[in-house]
Amino acid sequence: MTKKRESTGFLIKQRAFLKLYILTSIEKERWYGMQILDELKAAFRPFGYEPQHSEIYRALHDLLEDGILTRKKIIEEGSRYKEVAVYSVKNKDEAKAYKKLVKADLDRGEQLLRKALKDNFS
Amino acid sequence: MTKKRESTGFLIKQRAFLKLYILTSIEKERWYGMQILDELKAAFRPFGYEPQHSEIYRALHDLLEDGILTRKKIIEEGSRYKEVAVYSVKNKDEAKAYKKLVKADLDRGEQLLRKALKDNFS
DNA sequence: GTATGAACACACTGTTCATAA
DNA sequence: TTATGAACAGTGTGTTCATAC
Repeated sequence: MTKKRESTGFLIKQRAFLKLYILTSIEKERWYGMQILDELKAAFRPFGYEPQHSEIYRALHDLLEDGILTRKKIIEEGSRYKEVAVYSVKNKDEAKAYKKLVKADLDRGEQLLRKALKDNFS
Repeated sequence: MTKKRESTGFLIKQRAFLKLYILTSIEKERWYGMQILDELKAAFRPFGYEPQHSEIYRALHDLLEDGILTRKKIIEEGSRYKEVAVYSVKNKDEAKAYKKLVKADLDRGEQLLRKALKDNFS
């Protein structure tokens, strides 16, 4: 019954990490890919991490396939440029369940890194 | 002058993580692959992470290529089974420099995970 | 130029196979 | 069996290309 496992045992995958952020963004307001990308790039630049646009889209498509999000193509009035793909949460329960899963992996990863710092630098 | 980059911007790679642990193990006493593997497996099992033997060997070989470790093949008296490859630190300065580099990546990763927990669960 | 997406290519790592004692 | 290693295979992700405004 397990779908694709999100964790290989070591640290969380970038994909899952981004899916989590995307879910949180979309829960707040209706957003589309580029917008989220710019947000995240800005947020993580100070940490030396800059997600690529293709990863964002792959994450978005994953969430579609998972049945967690739905997509509508819309001609935004404000934005001068054509169609954007606007996402919203389709299945709140699944979204919540997924986030819970990712949280566990984040917690685990934090412990792993902490342990490594302790074991090797003290 | 930068060799293969150890970090792709996101979290630290398993390889670098293991190389760090290997260096620390070898600094303490003369050890060989399987021994380190068993150690690490035991240490990380509670965290749901179990490194594979091939990754350990790859990490060891990397450290050889980096010029940080040297290897001698030895017939251990105690161990009933033939040759083992025993490693020791060849270049202490490079070892130190490498560990410093990895530490930075661990710190960064911890911040990233912390931020994700904060941003998405609070 | 902005926005979305797919294709391609490579890097990372897990699984399997090989060899030796 | 223990130990080391290489080969193979799958997956994840960065880079590039394609399309539409």
